[in-house]
Amino acid sequence: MDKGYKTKQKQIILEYIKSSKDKHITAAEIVAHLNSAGTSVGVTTVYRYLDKLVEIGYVRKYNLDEKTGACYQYIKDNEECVEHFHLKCVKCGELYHISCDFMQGIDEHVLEHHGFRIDNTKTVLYGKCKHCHS
Amino acid sequence: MDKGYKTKQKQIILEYIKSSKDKHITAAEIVAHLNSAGTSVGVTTVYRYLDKLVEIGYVRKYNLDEKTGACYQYIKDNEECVEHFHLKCVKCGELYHISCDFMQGIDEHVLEHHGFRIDNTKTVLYGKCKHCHS
DNA sequence: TTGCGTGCAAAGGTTTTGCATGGCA
DNA sequence: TGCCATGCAAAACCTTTGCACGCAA
Repeated sequence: MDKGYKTKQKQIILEYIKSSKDKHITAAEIVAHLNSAGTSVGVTTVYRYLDKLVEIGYVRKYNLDEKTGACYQYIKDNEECVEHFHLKCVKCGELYHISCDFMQGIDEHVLEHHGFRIDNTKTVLYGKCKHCHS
Repeated sequence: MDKGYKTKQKQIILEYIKSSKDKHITAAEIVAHLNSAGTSVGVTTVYRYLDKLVEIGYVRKYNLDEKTGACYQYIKDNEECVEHFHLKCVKCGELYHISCDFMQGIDEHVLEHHGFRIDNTKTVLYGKCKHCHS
Protein backbone atom coordinates (compact mmCIF):
# COMPACT_ATOMS: atom_id res chain seq x y z
CA MET A 1 0.00 0.00 0.00
CA ASP A 2 2.16 2.78 1.27
CA LYS A 3 5.44 2.18 -0.50
CA GLY A 4 7.29 4.78 1.51
CA TYR A 5 9.24 4.66 4.72
CA LYS A 6 7.61 4.40 8.11
CA THR A 7 8.26 7.57 10.03
CA LYS A 8 7.18 9.05 13.31
CA GLN A 9 5.34 11.92 11.65
CA LYS A 10 3.25 9.66 9.45
CA GLN A 11 2.36 7.56 12.46
CA ILE A 12 1.23 10.57 14.46
CA ILE A 13 -0.80 12.06 11.64
CA LEU A 14 -2.50 8.81 10.75
CA GLU A 15 -3.33 8.13 14.37
CA TYR A 16 -5.06 11.46 14.75
CA ILE A 17 -7.05 11.08 11.55
CA LYS A 18 -8.16 7.64 12.63
CA SER A 19 -9.34 8.95 15.95
CA SER A 20 -11.44 11.52 14.10
CA LYS A 21 -12.99 9.17 11.59
CA ASP A 22 -16.51 10.41 12.29
CA LYS A 23 -15.61 13.98 11.49
CA HIS A 24 -14.20 15.98 8.64
CA ILE A 25 -11.00 17.68 9.63
CA THR A 26 -8.86 20.19 7.79
CA ALA A 27 -5.12 20.13 7.31
CA ALA A 28 -4.88 23.17 9.55
CA GLU A 29 -6.77 21.39 12.31
CA ILE A 30 -4.42 18.46 12.14
CA VAL A 31 -1.41 20.70 12.44
CA ALA A 32 -2.97 22.69 15.25
CA HIS A 33 -3.92 19.61 17.20
CA LEU A 34 -0.53 17.98 16.87
CA ASN A 35 1.24 21.16 17.86
CA SER A 36 -0.94 21.65 20.90
CA ALA A 37 -0.24 18.06 21.81
CA GLY A 38 3.45 18.81 21.84
CA THR A 39 4.19 16.71 18.79
CA SER A 40 5.14 19.26 16.19
CA VAL A 41 4.70 18.32 12.57
CA GLY A 42 5.27 20.61 9.60
CA VAL A 43 2.40 21.78 7.45
CA THR A 44 4.12 20.54 4.34
CA THR A 45 4.39 17.05 5.71
CA VAL A 46 0.73 16.95 6.59
CA TYR A 47 -0.31 17.99 3.09
CA ARG A 48 2.05 15.59 1.41
CA TYR A 49 1.04 12.66 3.54
CA LEU A 50 -2.66 13.44 3.15
CA ASP A 51 -2.22 13.44 -0.61
CA LYS A 52 -0.66 10.03 -0.41
CA LEU A 53 -3.40 8.69 1.85
CA VAL A 54 -6.04 9.96 -0.53
CA GLU A 55 -4.24 8.35 -3.43
CA ILE A 56 -4.15 4.92 -1.83
CA GLY A 57 -7.73 5.24 -0.65
CA TYR A 58 -7.25 5.46 3.10
CA VAL A 59 -8.57 8.97 3.30
CA ARG A 60 -11.28 10.89 1.55
CA LYS A 61 -10.96 14.52 0.61
CA TYR A 62 -13.80 17.04 0.50
CA ASN A 63 -14.05 20.58 -0.73
CA LEU A 64 -16.89 22.13 1.17
CA ASP A 65 -15.88 25.60 2.05
CA GLU A 66 -13.12 27.55 0.41
CA LYS A 67 -12.69 29.63 3.53
CA THR A 68 -11.67 26.81 5.79
CA GLY A 69 -9.98 24.77 3.11
CA ALA A 70 -10.31 21.11 2.19
CA CYS A 71 -11.53 18.53 4.68
CA TYR A 72 -10.29 15.00 5.13
CA GLN A 73 -11.74 11.84 6.63
CA TYR A 74 -10.30 8.45 7.37
CA ILE A 75 -12.25 5.69 5.62
CA LYS A 76 -10.00 2.64 5.56
CA ASP A 77 -11.61 0.65 8.39
CA ASN A 78 -14.93 2.17 7.55
CA GLU A 79 -15.82 -0.02 4.62
CA GLU A 80 -19.54 0.51 4.82
CA CYS A 81 -18.85 4.13 4.02
CA VAL A 82 -18.04 3.22 0.45
CA GLU A 83 -21.59 2.15 -0.20
CA HIS A 84 -23.60 5.01 1.12
CA PHE A 85 -24.02 8.71 0.82
CA HIS A 86 -22.98 11.44 3.14
CA LEU A 87 -24.98 14.45 4.13
CA LYS A 88 -23.16 17.38 5.56
CA CYS A 89 -24.99 20.19 7.31
CA VAL A 90 -23.60 23.47 6.08
CA LYS A 91 -24.74 25.18 9.25
CA CYS A 92 -23.66 23.03 12.17
CA GLY A 93 -21.11 21.00 10.25
CA GLU A 94 -22.51 17.67 11.39
CA LEU A 95 -21.94 14.75 9.06
CA TYR A 96 -24.64 12.18 8.50
CA HIS A 97 -24.19 8.79 6.94
CA ILE A 98 -27.29 7.62 5.17
CA SER A 99 -27.80 4.23 3.72
CA CYS A 100 -31.13 2.96 2.48
CA ASP A 101 -32.59 1.26 -0.55
CA PHE A 102 -33.73 4.43 -2.19
CA MET A 103 -30.36 6.07 -1.98
CA GLN A 104 -28.59 2.93 -3.13
CA GLY A 105 -30.70 3.10 -6.24
CA ILE A 106 -29.18 6.41 -7.19
CA ASP A 107 -25.93 4.84 -8.26
CA GLU A 108 -27.70 2.39 -10.53
CA HIS A 109 -30.06 4.96 -11.94
CA VAL A 110 -27.37 7.44 -12.80
CA LEU A 111 -25.18 4.77 -14.33
CA GLU A 112 -28.00 3.26 -16.35
CA HIS A 113 -29.78 6.38 -17.51
CA HIS A 114 -27.01 8.91 -17.57
CA GLY A 115 -23.91 6.81 -18.19
CA PHE A 116 -22.22 8.23 -15.16
CA ARG A 117 -20.52 6.17 -12.47
CA ILE A 118 -20.78 7.98 -9.17
CA ASP A 119 -17.85 7.77 -6.82
CA ASN A 120 -19.22 7.79 -3.31
CA THR A 121 -15.82 8.25 -1.80
CA LYS A 122 -15.78 11.72 -3.27
CA THR A 123 -19.42 12.70 -3.09
CA VAL A 124 -21.16 14.58 -0.32
CA LEU A 125 -24.62 16.08 -0.36
CA TYR A 126 -24.78 19.45 1.29
CA GLY A 127 -27.74 21.05 2.98
CA LYS A 128 -29.31 21.65 6.35
CA CYS A 129 -30.12 19.03 8.93
CA LYS A 130 -33.33 18.88 10.91
CA HIS A 131 -31.84 20.92 13.73
CA CYS A 132 -30.74 23.72 11.49
CA HIS A 133 -33.75 24.42 9.29
CA SER A 134 -33.93 28.11 9.86
CA MET B 1 -33.66 43.50 -5.50
CA ASP B 2 -30.33 45.15 -6.10
CA LYS B 3 -30.50 48.17 -3.87
CA GLY B 4 -27.34 49.66 -5.24
CA TYR B 5 -26.64 52.03 -8.07
CA LYS B 6 -26.73 50.96 -11.66
CA THR B 7 -23.26 51.13 -13.10
CA LYS B 8 -21.58 50.19 -16.31
CA GLN B 9 -19.43 47.53 -14.67
CA LYS B 10 -22.36 45.72 -13.12
CA GLN B 11 -24.15 45.75 -16.43
CA ILE B 12 -21.19 44.24 -18.24
CA ILE B 13 -20.58 41.55 -15.65
CA LEU B 14 -24.22 40.52 -15.42
CA GLU B 15 -24.51 40.38 -19.17
CA TYR B 16 -21.60 38.00 -19.47
CA ILE B 17 -22.82 35.72 -16.70
CA LYS B 18 -26.23 35.59 -18.33
CA SER B 19 -24.71 34.63 -21.64
CA SER B 20 -22.90 31.76 -19.90
CA LYS B 21 -25.84 30.43 -17.98
CA ASP B 22 -25.25 26.86 -19.14
CA LYS B 23 -21.77 26.79 -17.77
CA HIS B 24 -20.02 27.29 -14.49
CA ILE B 25 -17.54 30.09 -14.70
CA THR B 26 -14.94 31.35 -12.30
CA ALA B 27 -14.30 34.90 -11.24
CA ALA B 28 -10.99 34.76 -13.05
CA GLU B 29 -12.71 33.72 -16.27
CA ILE B 30 -15.07 36.65 -16.05
CA VAL B 31 -12.23 39.08 -15.58
CA ALA B 32 -10.22 37.50 -18.38
CA HIS B 33 -13.12 37.57 -20.80
CA LEU B 34 -14.02 41.16 -20.08
CA ASN B 35 -10.44 42.28 -20.42
CA SER B 36 -9.98 40.48 -23.71
CA ALA B 37 -13.20 42.12 -24.88
CA GLY B 38 -11.68 45.49 -24.19
CA THR B 39 -14.01 46.27 -21.33
CA SER B 40 -11.71 46.22 -18.36
CA VAL B 41 -13.24 45.55 -14.99
CA GLY B 42 -11.35 45.18 -11.74
CA VAL B 43 -11.12 41.85 -9.97
CA THR B 44 -12.40 43.38 -6.77
CA THR B 45 -15.52 44.62 -8.46
CA VAL B 46 -16.27 41.23 -9.93
CA TYR B 47 -15.99 39.52 -6.56
CA ARG B 48 -18.05 42.13 -4.78
CA TYR B 49 -20.80 42.09 -7.35
CA LEU B 50 -20.87 38.30 -7.48
CA ASP B 51 -21.32 38.20 -3.73
CA LYS B 52 -24.25 40.51 -4.05
CA LEU B 53 -25.79 38.50 -6.85
CA VAL B 54 -25.47 35.33 -4.84
CA GLU B 55 -27.08 37.05 -1.88
CA ILE B 56 -30.13 38.15 -3.84
CA GLY B 57 -30.40 34.77 -5.52
CA TYR B 58 -29.54 35.67 -9.11
CA VAL B 59 -26.39 33.62 -9.11
CA ARG B 60 -25.33 30.34 -7.60
CA LYS B 61 -21.91 29.71 -6.18
CA TYR B 62 -20.13 26.35 -6.23
CA ASN B 63 -16.99 25.16 -4.58
CA LEU B 64 -16.08 22.35 -6.88
CA ASP B 65 -12.38 22.42 -7.11
CA GLU B 66 -10.03 24.29 -4.86
CA LYS B 67 -7.50 24.55 -7.65
CA THR B 68 -9.55 26.66 -10.01
CA GLY B 69 -11.50 28.47 -7.35
CA ALA B 70 -15.22 28.95 -6.90
CA CYS B 71 -17.60 28.72 -9.84
CA TYR B 72 -20.65 30.82 -10.50
CA GLN B 73 -23.75 30.32 -12.55
CA TYR B 74 -26.64 32.60 -13.42
CA ILE B 75 -29.91 31.06 -12.33
CA LYS B 76 -32.43 33.86 -12.30
CA ASP B 77 -34.12 32.98 -15.60
CA ASN B 78 -33.04 29.41 -15.22
CA GLU B 79 -35.37 28.14 -12.56
CA GLU B 80 -35.16 24.50 -13.53
CA CYS B 81 -31.51 24.51 -12.56
CA VAL B 82 -32.47 24.93 -8.95
CA GLU B 83 -34.10 21.55 -9.04
CA HIS B 84 -31.48 19.36 -10.49
CA PHE B 85 -28.20 17.73 -9.62
CA HIS B 86 -24.78 18.17 -11.05
CA LEU B 87 -22.36 15.46 -12.00
CA LYS B 88 -18.73 16.27 -12.36
CA CYS B 89 -16.35 13.90 -14.06
CA VAL B 90 -13.23 13.64 -11.97
CA LYS B 91 -11.23 12.63 -15.00
CA CYS B 92 -12.12 15.01 -17.81
CA GLY B 93 -13.64 17.71 -15.65
CA GLU B 94 -16.82 17.93 -17.67
CA LEU B 95 -19.90 19.06 -15.78
CA TYR B 96 -23.26 17.48 -16.46
CA HIS B 97 -26.63 18.81 -15.45
CA ILE B 98 -29.07 16.03 -14.86
CA SER B 99 -32.71 16.50 -14.27
CA CYS B 100 -35.26 13.71 -14.21
CA ASP B 101 -38.08 12.46 -12.06
CA PHE B 102 -35.96 9.95 -10.23
CA MET B 103 -33.39 12.48 -9.23
CA GLN B 104 -36.03 14.99 -8.26
CA GLY B 105 -37.33 12.42 -5.83
CA ILE B 106 -34.09 12.45 -3.91
CA ASP B 107 -34.77 15.81 -2.37
CA GLU B 108 -38.15 14.68 -1.16
CA HIS B 109 -36.92 11.35 0.05
CA VAL B 110 -34.05 12.75 2.04
CA LEU B 111 -36.22 15.46 3.54
CA GLU B 112 -39.00 13.09 4.46
CA HIS B 113 -37.02 10.10 5.68
CA HIS B 114 -33.87 11.72 6.94
CA GLY B 115 -34.99 15.19 7.95
CA PHE B 116 -32.35 16.74 5.77
CA ARG B 117 -32.94 19.54 3.30
CA ILE B 118 -30.49 19.20 0.45
CA ASP B 119 -29.04 22.37 -0.96
CA ASN B 120 -28.45 21.80 -4.63
CA THR B 121 -26.49 24.98 -4.91
CA LYS B 122 -23.69 23.33 -2.97
CA THR B 123 -24.00 19.73 -3.99
CA VAL B 124 -22.09 18.01 -6.73
CA LEU B 125 -21.89 14.30 -7.40
CA TYR B 126 -18.43 13.17 -8.40
CA GLY B 127 -17.60 10.22 -10.59
CA LYS B 128 -16.66 9.26 -14.11
CA CYS B 129 -18.64 10.04 -17.20
CA LYS B 130 -19.34 7.60 -20.01
CA HIS B 131 -16.30 8.76 -21.93
CA CYS B 132 -13.94 8.23 -19.03
CA HIS B 133 -14.87 4.81 -17.70
CA SER B 134 -11.41 3.37 -17.78
C1' DT C 1 24.75 4.15 1.04
C1' DT C 2 20.57 5.19 -1.32
C1' DG C 3 16.80 7.75 -1.77
C1' DC C 4 12.57 9.02 0.40
C1' DG C 5 10.87 12.17 4.18
C1' DT C 6 10.94 16.47 6.51
C1' DG C 7 10.50 21.30 7.30
C1' DC C 8 11.62 25.98 6.48
C1' DA C 9 10.95 29.61 3.45
C1' DA C 10 9.21 31.26 -0.61
C1' DA C 11 6.08 31.06 -4.33
C1' DG C 12 1.45 30.37 -6.40
C1' DG C 13 -3.34 31.12 -6.58
C1' DT C 14 -7.82 32.85 -5.09
C1' DT C 15 -10.37 36.01 -2.36
C1' DT C 16 -10.71 39.97 0.88
C1' DT C 17 -9.75 44.55 2.77
C1' DG C 18 -8.07 49.53 3.19
C1' DC C 19 -8.27 53.63 1.13
C1' DA C 20 -8.66 57.31 -2.03
C1' DT C 21 -11.05 58.47 -6.08
C1' DG C 22 -14.99 58.46 -9.14
C1' DG C 23 -19.85 58.16 -10.35
C1' DC C 24 -25.03 57.60 -9.50
C1' DA C 25 -29.11 59.68 -7.82
C1' DT D 1 -24.59 66.69 -1.74
C1' DG D 2 -24.50 62.06 0.11
C1' DC D 3 -23.51 57.69 -0.46
C1' DC D 4 -22.35 53.80 -2.97
C1' DA D 5 -19.05 51.77 -6.42
C1' DT D 6 -14.61 51.22 -8.26
C1' DG D 7 -9.88 49.77 -8.52
C1' DC D 8 -5.29 49.64 -7.08
C1' DA D 9 -2.28 47.70 -3.88
C1' DA D 10 -1.60 44.99 -0.13
C1' DA D 11 -3.06 41.56 2.94
C1' DA D 12 -4.94 37.15 4.22
C1' DC D 13 -5.76 32.50 3.11
C1' DC D 14 -4.76 27.73 1.75
C1' DT D 15 -1.72 24.93 -0.78
C1' DT D 16 2.43 23.74 -3.42
C1' DT D 17 7.35 23.80 -4.54
C1' DG D 18 12.54 24.32 -4.02
C1' DC D 19 16.14 23.02 -1.44
C1' DA D 20 19.14 21.34 2.09
C1' DC D 21 19.30 18.33 5.73
C1' DG D 22 17.78 14.12 8.22
C1' DC D 23 16.46 9.56 8.65
C1' DA D 24 14.67 4.72 7.22
C1' DA D 25 16.03 0.60 5.15
